[in-house]
Amino acid sequence: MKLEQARAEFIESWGILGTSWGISKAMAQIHALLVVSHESLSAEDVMAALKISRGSVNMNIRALIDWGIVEKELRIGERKEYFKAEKDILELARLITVERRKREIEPMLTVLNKIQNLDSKKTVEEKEFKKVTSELLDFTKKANGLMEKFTKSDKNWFYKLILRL
Amino acid sequence: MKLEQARAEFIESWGILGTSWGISKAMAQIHALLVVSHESLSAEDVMAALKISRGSVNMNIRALIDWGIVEKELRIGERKEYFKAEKDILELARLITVERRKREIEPMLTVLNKIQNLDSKKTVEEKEFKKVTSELLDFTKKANGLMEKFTKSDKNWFYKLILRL
DNA sequence: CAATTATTTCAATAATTATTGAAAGTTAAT
DNA sequence: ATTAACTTTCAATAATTATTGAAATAATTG
Repeated sequence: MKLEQARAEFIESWGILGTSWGISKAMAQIHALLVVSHESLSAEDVMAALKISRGSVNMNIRALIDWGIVEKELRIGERKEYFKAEKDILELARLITVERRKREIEPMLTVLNKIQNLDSKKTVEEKEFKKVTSELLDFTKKANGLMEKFTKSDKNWFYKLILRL
Repeated sequence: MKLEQARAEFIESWGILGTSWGISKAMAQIHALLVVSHESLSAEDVMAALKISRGSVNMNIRALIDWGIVEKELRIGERKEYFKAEKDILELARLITVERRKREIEPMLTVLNKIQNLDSKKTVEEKEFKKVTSELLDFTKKANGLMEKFTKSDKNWFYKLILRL
């Protein structure tokens, strides 16, 4: 298989995977492109490689920077900005976990906690509702703890964990 | 807090969470409704409770059944079909993990494996591309293994794991 | 088997989300 | 201070995805 083809397949499937995780195709593809690029790329490079507009490249790269998985690189003597992605997969997983925990787990915990104020003394419905939601709260807390552990531990924690199982 | 309000908040936030996981709002809300409902509901009940059309209820419930997290319930002496959701949160997590592994991890593994056929003897680009993708393959395999373990193990494996950490 | 009741389908439509591109903004060199 | 090089913004537009609702299909009953 040739490099260009392999690269194209990777970018394509990373894009598809992105969309089923609530990430736009362009964002996921830009990220994939940066991950597999040996050198950092300018906005123009990304536009040319993926055939997307300047605006979209700019917005999506900013989002990726916001997620902490892409960085600007300034080259001395050059005005243009270049971008590069985190290439260490474990570190990438860590950064993504940090973000998703913040954006998804925390709001869910807030709602579940709030819901626990339901006065469930009376009906069967109330009791069952409380039972289900408090189980979910418990599970969410545990998942949250696990994610926190993963994001705060040393680089090889995940692999060590795998080995232990 | 009152039951109706708590229930509405839960359904709402479950819906929002769903959309950031690539699941449609209606689908996630129907699921949430079934999870917090004491009794199983008919299509009509769901339509009335969430104000969505018959067609959408039908399609989304079928998708939920397809995911294995909602079941039909036939009541003797009644023509109508009733639906109920899996309420055990661990079991729910297990079923969702099974599906996502099948739909997302496996296609990714296929592509990453295929890409490994790249002949990376020559350029730096080829070598680096291979390095990144093979690391990703390795990570994905390990995550896949972990998910498989989770979905195949006994009910308390997850909690036992948490305790051990 | 005709009437009734419920379910499914799917083309049309609505809603949402992503992308474009031209204009405004910024920065740095001359 | 003007120009040139590049970046950012955002209203308009396109693309995608979800939802509707009416009609077709299927199932049940008298």
